[in-house]
Amino acid sequence: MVTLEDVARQAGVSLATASRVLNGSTRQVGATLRARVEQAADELGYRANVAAQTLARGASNVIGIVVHDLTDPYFAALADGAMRAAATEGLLVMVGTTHRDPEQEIAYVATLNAQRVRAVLLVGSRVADPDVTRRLREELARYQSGGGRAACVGQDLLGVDTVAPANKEGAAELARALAGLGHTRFAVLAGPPHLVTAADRCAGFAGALEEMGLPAPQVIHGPFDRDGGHAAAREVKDATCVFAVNDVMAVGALAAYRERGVRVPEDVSVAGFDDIVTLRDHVPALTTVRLPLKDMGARALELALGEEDAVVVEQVAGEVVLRESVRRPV
Amino acid sequence: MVTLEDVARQAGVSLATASRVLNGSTRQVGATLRARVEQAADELGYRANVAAQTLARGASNVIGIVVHDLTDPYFAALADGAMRAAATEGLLVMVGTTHRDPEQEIAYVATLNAQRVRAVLLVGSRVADPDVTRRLREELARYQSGGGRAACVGQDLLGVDTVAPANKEGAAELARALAGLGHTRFAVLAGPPHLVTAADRCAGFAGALEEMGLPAPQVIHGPFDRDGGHAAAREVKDATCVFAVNDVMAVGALAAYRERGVRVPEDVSVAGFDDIVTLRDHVPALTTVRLPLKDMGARALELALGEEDAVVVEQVAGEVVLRESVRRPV
DNA sequence: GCAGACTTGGAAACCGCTTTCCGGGGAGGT
DNA sequence: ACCTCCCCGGAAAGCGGTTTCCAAGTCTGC
Repeated sequence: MVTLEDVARQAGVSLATASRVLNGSTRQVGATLRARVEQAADELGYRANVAAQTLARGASNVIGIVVHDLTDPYFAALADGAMRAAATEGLLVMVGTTHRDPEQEIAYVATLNAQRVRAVLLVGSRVADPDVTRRLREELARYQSGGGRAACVGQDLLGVDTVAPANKEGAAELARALAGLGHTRFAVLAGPPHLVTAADRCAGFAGALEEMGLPAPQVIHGPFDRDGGHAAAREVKDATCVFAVNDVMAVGALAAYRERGVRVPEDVSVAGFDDIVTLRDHVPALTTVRLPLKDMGARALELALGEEDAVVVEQVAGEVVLRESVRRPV
Repeated sequence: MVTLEDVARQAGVSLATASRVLNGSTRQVGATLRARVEQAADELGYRANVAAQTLARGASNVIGIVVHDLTDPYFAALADGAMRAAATEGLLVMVGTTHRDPEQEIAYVATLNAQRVRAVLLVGSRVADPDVTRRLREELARYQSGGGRAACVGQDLLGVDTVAPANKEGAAELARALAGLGHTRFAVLAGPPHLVTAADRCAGFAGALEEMGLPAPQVIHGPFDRDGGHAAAREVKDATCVFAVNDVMAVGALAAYRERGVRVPEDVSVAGFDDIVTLRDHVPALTTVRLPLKDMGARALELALGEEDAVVVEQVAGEVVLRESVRRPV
């Protein structure tokens, strides 16, 4: 491997000069030497050793993003937004996937801390487990006490900058829209009870129904993914409208209905949450609550990198999008 | 930030001993001192500085993956496969997205080289541009000459270990299957001409038709994404069967037909390529060629990490999956 | 033509950790 | 008892850069 020293020797200058020429410094270097160094570096194919730079400078140019599952388009969109923002700042990205294991999430924060990354982004719903939350907070605090920056997309549970989708409000608005169509008997495919995002959406939906004086929905728990929606849909008793707490579950539910010959929206209405782009061509088109996922990812990075001392929590509103998967009940 | 030295001092041992206890070494440390060091590290909340370790050890534990677009489920699946494999090896992953800019790809290889990552994975179709290919090869060679390992998913153009989907053969087999249904007039939504993956699939398909003595398909070029498929579908003249060179384009085409009131498969058959999982609930279900994307990603990492000196190219066969988006022509 | 302010190049300390090389002490063999 | 041999702890030399501190010019203004 070619080192700076090799370059300096070849150019006949000192290490200091070579460093100043090649790896950005406030100090100027004369044109002659500068040219000599650049030529030498080019001839030798020099590539700076970032580990050494990080060590010497005490700061790296990489950020870490922790998501649950990259193949879930929800996380992919969020991660993509954050990565684009990172790229414009000249930052590299390390991505970790937890596959929904909170322990993994904690472990990743420790690892990213060891990497001395500039910032870490925790993307995805928190779980309602005080012990896990406490340990994650501890690990984050340790990271931050060493100068690390952190932000989170999801719930404001960690004491760090947060981009928080308005899950409750979005779900409530959706409930009002669906009730407005004339539905009165609802079911909620609610996902796992301990997932805060799922719980919030379910609660927001049910709360709005209650406010409107409508009967409480049938709540069916299950996994937060396509198969979870598929399975849960089969347990729906006699609702005219089914709300799945995210789009992929809704798609699973639609598949389940299709298999059973139940027509959507003629026989039952189905709505989701998130407005996943990949699903926009689904038939029937999914009624949902749109979240600006890419922007949220980018915003989270901004917050993490921001100089603010105060912890800022940014609510992001969702927008109800009515599409053909719902209609007024017959 | 707590350093090893702090820990060593607190435990009353030397730096060497603390290092041996905390950061894996072949050498043993006595139980007493070991316990003292561990306690000190725990009390102080020590986290090793990976940059320093990387520098001292001369080897890092991160790998780099370069993909075109994480929000494309094709790349997400590939990346996920590679990341899972990396996790089992205890490796961290840096992900870079090029958004289909070949220059970005080259730049990423340089950057990952600077990071001295253990291996880099180039995921995605090569472009048929000799200049770009040459420069990418140069950058890769430079990286490898410094001990770096590399592998690629796509075409064998870079002189590195490669996992190569059998695009031509898969498309040919698909063509034979569709012809077997009785179709004779085909169109190919062929993607960009310079994208090798797209070109191979198109060529494989057309080649098989020719072998069977069928008329050449109408070939329509355009972007490699959903909107590209959507736009291209509108230019199809009078085919009974349309082959989109990937699934997301096929979905775009299906959407275009739906908008125009053309029924699939009654009026026209549509097939794609890749068998993207996220689309499995699409209506009508998409006929396609299944590629084991996750396995391919994992395999690419294995190849990169493998000790073999010889460059190995592994063909991965696709499997034709007939679903309801095609049927015999009327 | 000279004092003083600016530039510019280089020597060397340092970033935090790994690992080689030594040395001291205990165990085992005779 | 004596001598190896082995085990384990510590000192110190890097790993490849960055940056501070000096010293030697180079320019200015008078």
